Amino acid sequence: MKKIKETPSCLTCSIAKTCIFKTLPTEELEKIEYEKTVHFYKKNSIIYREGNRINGFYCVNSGVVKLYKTGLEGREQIIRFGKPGSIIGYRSILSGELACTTAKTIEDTVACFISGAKLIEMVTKHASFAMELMKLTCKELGESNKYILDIAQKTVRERLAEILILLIENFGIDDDNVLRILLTREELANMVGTATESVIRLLSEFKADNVIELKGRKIKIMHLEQLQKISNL
Amino acid sequence: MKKIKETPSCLTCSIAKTCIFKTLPTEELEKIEYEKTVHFYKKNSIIYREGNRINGFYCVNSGVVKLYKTGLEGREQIIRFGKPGSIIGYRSILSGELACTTAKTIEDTVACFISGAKLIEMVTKHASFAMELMKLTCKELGESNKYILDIAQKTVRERLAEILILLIENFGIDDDNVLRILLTREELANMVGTATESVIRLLSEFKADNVIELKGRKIKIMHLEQLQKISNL
DNA sequence: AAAAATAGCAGATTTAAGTCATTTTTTAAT
DNA sequence: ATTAAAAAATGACTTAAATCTGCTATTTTT
Repeated sequence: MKKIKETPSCLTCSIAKTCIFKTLPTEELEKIEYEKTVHFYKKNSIIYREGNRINGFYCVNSGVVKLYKTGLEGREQIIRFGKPGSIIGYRSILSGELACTTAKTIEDTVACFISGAKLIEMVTKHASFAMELMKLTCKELGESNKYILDIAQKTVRERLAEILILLIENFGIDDDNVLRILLTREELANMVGTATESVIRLLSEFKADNVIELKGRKIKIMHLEQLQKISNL
Repeated sequence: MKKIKETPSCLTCSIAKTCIFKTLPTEELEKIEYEKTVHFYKKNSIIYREGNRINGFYCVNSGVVKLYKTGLEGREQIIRFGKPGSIIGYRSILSGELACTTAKTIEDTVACFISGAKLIEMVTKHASFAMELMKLTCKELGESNKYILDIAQKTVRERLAEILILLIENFGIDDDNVLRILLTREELANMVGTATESVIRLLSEFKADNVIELKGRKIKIMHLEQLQKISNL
């Protein structure tokens, strides 16, 4: 099942309700369409690195990107994911800082690059866009703050259950209740903020308790309410 | 040393360079001046609670406010502080969510309340204000993400040292190198995300190593570079 | 200034979770 | 399909940090 590399159009792409550009008038979208550059990334490619000065942001068209910070011993801490419709790298543009995360694809990904100047122009020209962008940022901030509480006060077991729930909310499950994203145990550990071995052990426990089923990287959700109970949400 | 309760003026107050209103034209400031309501809070007063729907935000004029989330067993996790010039409660206005933290004064505090409608009006009317607000939000987001990494990967010892450094950067030290904010050990623990006893023990260790000196809640910084070394920053 | 309440401190014990080492399984590449 | 490489699983051991307890010193309130 090979996919053809097709340049996405802003006009069709922006139909998605989740997209930040939804309030922009068509003529503005056409300008973006003209100005943007489309990039094709293979799995495990780095889009930008923590500490880079990036002069624009990316809108993910297809694929999945993990955004992570790197700790002292090189251990990754995954902050969030970018999926189709997400924008990434915008924070550093707006704050005037360097990128605070590394963006790495975990699937083949297509992302459109739009310059920081254009972003600022859109914020300035279209108040509704500015509002949408703020809403997005403030939601992210709320999520980050929530996670600070969790990581500070919850057990690894509770956090792992919560992360699984967040992944379900974010990526969904298929007809067979299998999570629609494949992550390594290490990546899960890097989200939870724990050791890979701990994730492996806990997933096995969840499986033993019939909360989930495991087949390679596929995680099948057997009892969501049980997961919620464990997560102490 | 009693202070007279004096209604602050936006025009003098906004002189501070850190203030979000710095780019607004005088006539807009005058309107805010007219519309705002000034509130006087005693120490340990709650301005708003996590989960509240607040229909405006507060600009701290004097005093200090701690913003915290409450965990399962009622343990507080301090997310940040509001000090003169800071705005608090704006996140939930912009994201359209409920307040994600509780705001409680830790000193007698004066704060000005401005309606959410006014905030949105300012964002819509003044692009430069929108940019400033985004910059602020994005900086906060960067800080929160940084703290997720720290709390996930650093030891309590490292985090405590880092928190002390952050407090120095935020509140400064006086001529005698004493930190210009007084926090209980419990509040420090609620920032670090650890048990009060651990903070007590570690502060004692820092003192034994001549990094700091303690007198009640006063923390005197003896060797900042040593603290930085411990924090692994 | 005295009393009551709260905060700070230290030792002993427990425990959750990390680390290390080894084997088995899965995934990716030729 | 076969092999190589990476990831997953499991067991043994270690350790950082939490909890519990009792005691002392500071704040705060009256």
